Amino acid sequence: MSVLQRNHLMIIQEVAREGSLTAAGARLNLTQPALSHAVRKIEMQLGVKIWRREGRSLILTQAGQWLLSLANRLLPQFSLAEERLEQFANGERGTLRIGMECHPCYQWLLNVVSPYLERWPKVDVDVRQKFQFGGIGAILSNEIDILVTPDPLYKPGLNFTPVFDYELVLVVGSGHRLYGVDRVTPEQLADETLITYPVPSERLDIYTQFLQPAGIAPRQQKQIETTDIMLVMVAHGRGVAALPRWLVDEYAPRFDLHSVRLGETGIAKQIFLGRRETDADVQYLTDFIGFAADPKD
Amino acid sequence: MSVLQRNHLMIIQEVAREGSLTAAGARLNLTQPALSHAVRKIEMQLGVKIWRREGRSLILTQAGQWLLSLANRLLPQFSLAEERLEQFANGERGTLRIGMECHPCYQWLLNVVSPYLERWPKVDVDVRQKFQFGGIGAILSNEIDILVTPDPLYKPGLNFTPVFDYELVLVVGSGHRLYGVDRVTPEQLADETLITYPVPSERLDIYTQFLQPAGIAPRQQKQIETTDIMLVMVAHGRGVAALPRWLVDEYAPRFDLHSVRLGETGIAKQIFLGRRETDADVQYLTDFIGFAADPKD
DNA sequence: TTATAATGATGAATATAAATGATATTTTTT
DNA sequence: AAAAAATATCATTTATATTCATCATTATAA
Repeated sequence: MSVLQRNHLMIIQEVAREGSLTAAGARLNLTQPALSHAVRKIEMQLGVKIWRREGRSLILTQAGQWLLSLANRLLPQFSLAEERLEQFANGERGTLRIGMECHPCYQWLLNVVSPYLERWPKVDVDVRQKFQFGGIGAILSNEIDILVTPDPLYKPGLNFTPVFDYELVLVVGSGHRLYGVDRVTPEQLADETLITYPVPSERLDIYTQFLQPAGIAPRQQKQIETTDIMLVMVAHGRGVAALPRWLVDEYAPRFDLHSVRLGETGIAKQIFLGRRETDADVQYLTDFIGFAADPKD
Repeated sequence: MSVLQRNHLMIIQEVAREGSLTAAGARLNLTQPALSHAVRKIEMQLGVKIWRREGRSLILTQAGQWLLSLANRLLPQFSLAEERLEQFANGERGTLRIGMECHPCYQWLLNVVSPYLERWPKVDVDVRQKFQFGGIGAILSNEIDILVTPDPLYKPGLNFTPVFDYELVLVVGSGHRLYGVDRVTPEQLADETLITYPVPSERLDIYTQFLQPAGIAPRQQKQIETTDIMLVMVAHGRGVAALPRWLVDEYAPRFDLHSVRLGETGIAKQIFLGRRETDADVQYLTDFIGFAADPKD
């Protein structure tokens, strides 16, 4: 079927470069008879004269010259491919597909990804946020490689690592009646407008861990995609929101915001990174978790 | 050394397309065990996981996907190369390098080359006119494939075919004193200005076969490269020239020229095409000589 | 020119790699 | 649970490459 092989191109190229079978053989780690046979067989199989023998030197025919230019074009691509494969093998190259099940973590993620990209110049990072069968489904079906989530679901084949703790607090703007207050009860939110990310309320801790146990619902709920806008809204008194304390602290100097503890003890949260156990030996993946657990900046 | 082979790419591509080893095997004319082995060996040699086994189907890993895109890029080039080689083998493709040792023949050559290019769409024609070691040297050293010459030099390894006969005549313009004359003697040219191509006089038949035998030299000699200009000069009475009769006939309607026989019997010439005997089986080359000997237009 | 060193060609022997058939194992379907 | 379909594995055969030893040819130097 297919007769033209990579070796053939290598032989054509090397013989042309060195001008002799013996020299070309040395470079290809072959003996001279091996090349002599190979050369004959190539011509036989391709059905074309590739070399003209003048004295004891081989000179390319037209077909041979054409093949040489082909070789010069294709062979570097093979070499490059092998380099790349080695990088894949060493876990130096790949795409790290991160799935996010934690909206405010986006901010935090950026701080981890930046130094990571420096460290792994050949690794690309891709962040995804929507999964048909949930984050766990996405990681099990190989849709993503790492899952950032506050809800580890211990399943065989999966592996979760806690990367940071934070407290979920209520954010209020400067003109708000709760501004300056230390802690808040569920009842105090009954008359508020609550701003949240656009996800079902059973995935929002402010509901599951604070309001619902007390049987309270806020007067109104607004859904906003991005954290920045959400905080601008809060700063201008259009509502209150539940966010990580570190996030509020980060924005406070710009927007004049205030954090209020939710209940007596506050709501403590933890973020986990999940990955497949089969990826245990993928360097760039393991290393990402290292970066996440212990940020370098 | 080099592990990534064309087969490997073919297997990766075919397995990805068919989704099963059995089906891919059928398309590659291999049995299923052969592929099963091959697949394992490829991964082993490359040192990278290329497929993930889910149930009994093989799914490409990142490295595998990368290899697949490589395969899609490189494999067509191999196929194309093999097509081209077949054309080389069948003598359908190549460059026909024609060497010219006969200035006025350029006109004639164009009439042969046009239909020839139609017939052999994949053959390129290249015409050369200057050779360091003469036309014979050029053809022997593979610098050209066909030599157009009035002087066949029978050498072992070379093969000459006469392609057309013509008479070398003297051309004069309408106001010239020889206009309308039937034949001319060498003595009658002693007072003329002779226009020739810029080559040594020993390569001009008007000298070697007409003037020198009679010990005559023209009053003046002018050298001009192109036939058109030469004839314009002749038409305007700036001199006379020795050219093939058919060439003069071709220009006569435009320039009002007259041909005069050189001597009693005229100078008969013949043009030959020379080629190497080793090229006897190169179809497109043999065919060119056919076209030249028996023009189709 | 002749001797000499270097190179290519050739054939038999060997080593390596690839493909096969039979069969076991796994996964999917019913 | 049984049947069907696919893959994996093994021993064997077949095909392909490589080498060694040797000869023939060609270039180089004496």
